Amino acid sequence: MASGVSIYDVANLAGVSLGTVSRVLNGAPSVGDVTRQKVQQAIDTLGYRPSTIARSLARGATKTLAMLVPELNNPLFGDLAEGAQDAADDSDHVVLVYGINGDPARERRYISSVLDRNVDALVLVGSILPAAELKPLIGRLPVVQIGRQQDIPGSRIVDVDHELGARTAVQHLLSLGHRRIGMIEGAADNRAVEDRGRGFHAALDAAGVPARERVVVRAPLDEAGGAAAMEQLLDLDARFTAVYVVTDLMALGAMSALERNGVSVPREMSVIGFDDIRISMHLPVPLTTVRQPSRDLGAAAVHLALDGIDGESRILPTELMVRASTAPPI
Amino acid sequence: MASGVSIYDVANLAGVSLGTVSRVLNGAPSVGDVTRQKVQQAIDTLGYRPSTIARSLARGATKTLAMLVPELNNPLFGDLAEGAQDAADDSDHVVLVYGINGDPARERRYISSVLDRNVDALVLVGSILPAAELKPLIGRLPVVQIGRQQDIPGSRIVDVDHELGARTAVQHLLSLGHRRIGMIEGAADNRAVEDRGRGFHAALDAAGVPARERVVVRAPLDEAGGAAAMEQLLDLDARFTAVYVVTDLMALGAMSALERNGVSVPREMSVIGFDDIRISMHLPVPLTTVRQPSRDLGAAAVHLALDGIDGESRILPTELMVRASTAPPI
DNA sequence: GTGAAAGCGCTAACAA
DNA sequence: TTGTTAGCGCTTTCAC
Repeated sequence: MASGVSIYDVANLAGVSLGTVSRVLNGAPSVGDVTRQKVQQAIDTLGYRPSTIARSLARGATKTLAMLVPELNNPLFGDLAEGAQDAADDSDHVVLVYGINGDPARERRYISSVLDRNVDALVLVGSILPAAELKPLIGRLPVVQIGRQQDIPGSRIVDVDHELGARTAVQHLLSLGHRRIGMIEGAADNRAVEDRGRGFHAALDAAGVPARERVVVRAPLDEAGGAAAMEQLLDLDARFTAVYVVTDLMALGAMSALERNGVSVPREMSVIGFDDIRISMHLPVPLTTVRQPSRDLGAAAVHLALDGIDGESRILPTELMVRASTAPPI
Repeated sequence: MASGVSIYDVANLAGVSLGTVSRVLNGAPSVGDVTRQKVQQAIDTLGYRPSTIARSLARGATKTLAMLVPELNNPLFGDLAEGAQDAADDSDHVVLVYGINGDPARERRYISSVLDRNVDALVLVGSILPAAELKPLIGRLPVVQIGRQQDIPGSRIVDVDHELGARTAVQHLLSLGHRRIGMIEGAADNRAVEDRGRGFHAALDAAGVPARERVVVRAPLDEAGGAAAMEQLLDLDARFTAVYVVTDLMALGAMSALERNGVSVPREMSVIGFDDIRISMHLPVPLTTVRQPSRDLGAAAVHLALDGIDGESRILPTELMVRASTAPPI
């Protein structure tokens, strides 16, 4: 159906057998030069294109990976996806990207669907399914997680050291002279985000800042969550001079809450985020943040899926991006 | 391979023929109740799942759509993709989303790839290929464009009225009392964006604002483009009090340029955008903008692909979202 | 170096 | 209502 012409037509026109056409298609060495010519000729004149489907069925492999992300309209996951597609492209694979949108039923459905499609590997980003449901996948196909969200023995992992990144962020704040520091933490059941919270406390512990000088609030992982959390923090009247926010999107929300409350960034309040999504450097007050190499993470996931082994993991470095949203306290 | 068990095993266990199993799989009416029971039984105990690939090959249809977008890390396109996946999900289809990233070779490659995969339809968003390359697709499979980017007779179209939306935006500015208004236009070869420019002039013409009172600058369709354009505009010293920017992402850039230059929004300068991407309402100064119903556009594209006819088109309404970035001039 | 034929897992006539 | 048998378009032994 692809275009109506099949390998059979090519064989006919070239006056050879099916097998021979298949051989030149796959670059088999054992084909005579003249034969190869003839076949190629026929392929060109007919405009023949091999059917991926038939090929997949015959071969048992699809050269296709599936990638499940929380949401497609979040630039962070868009970057992961682009990195993955880029890398896949290089090795002649294709990656199917699906947005889960917080619906476990949907994630379940998508997983079934891609399994039925015989994808060669599965890349999970922040899965919201119980680990028990995911475990049976191991062994059937390579599963790589971006972020160590689930405990799945045998899954391959690509990640950054979130706790370390968080510590870097807080140390930056400390080095500017801040001491009373707030944190807007993530309310989701998300390991990466929890580590980012842990790092906050670790850095402050190391600096000898007592727990009572820390003001922490939890909120959903989006702009509105960040904004609401900032309002809460402000209501506490805790006189902190800087706030560390566990994702850039939440930091964006926090900054708008600050603006609404007439608190100037960074003069009266320093804000630091985590992720370095595409817009962060373009905000009215460019956001200081801990950069995750998102595209690289996506690419690494593909590499690990294709060439890695079960249980293998790869940790990529974060980088502190100092911009205008942080400054010494007044 | 899917899980090792094939329709053949089910037939065996149930003690029926291949065909019968296929029939219950496809819900054919002509199957005895007891037989159906037995087969279902066998399916369950074996954990059998039909192979999508084999099915596609046999049926000649894949229940799969492909969607090509400019970039995956742009929330606008993420929304389109989510809308599409949502709608596809409802009719048991699947949509493969690919990011082109401005590389025509890549778009070409992806198109070939999905054709070889026998997708049932193709959704194009802002294709950068010459129309001549796209035309041959019509007739082979349904092609729907989101945005009338290319002249492809027979392509199906989902869009908003960009010019009308632009006029709405400018009228809003006029109604606030602005008269000297700037525009940051898109430098890309993009029809939607051109219409957004046209609407600006139309609205001003209608209001009797002479052309010399309009100050217009062109820039790339991203944050940096918007920022650079705003700097240019400021250098012109044209004493305009409001600026209309053809995309929200560019408007974001423009706002940060304003901030950098100490120009306060909306007090000294009103800013209005177009798109209403997810972050716009969460910016420190929430952006007034013309909302495109992105998810609906994506969904409509899928519906048109599945149930539409060639040449059909569907125009969705825009909506003015008045927020804090616009105010009367001082 | 090349052809013949089986088989990948399924659907869809066609019979019975 | 059910079984049988061609295919779908390709790959891959196994001979020659």
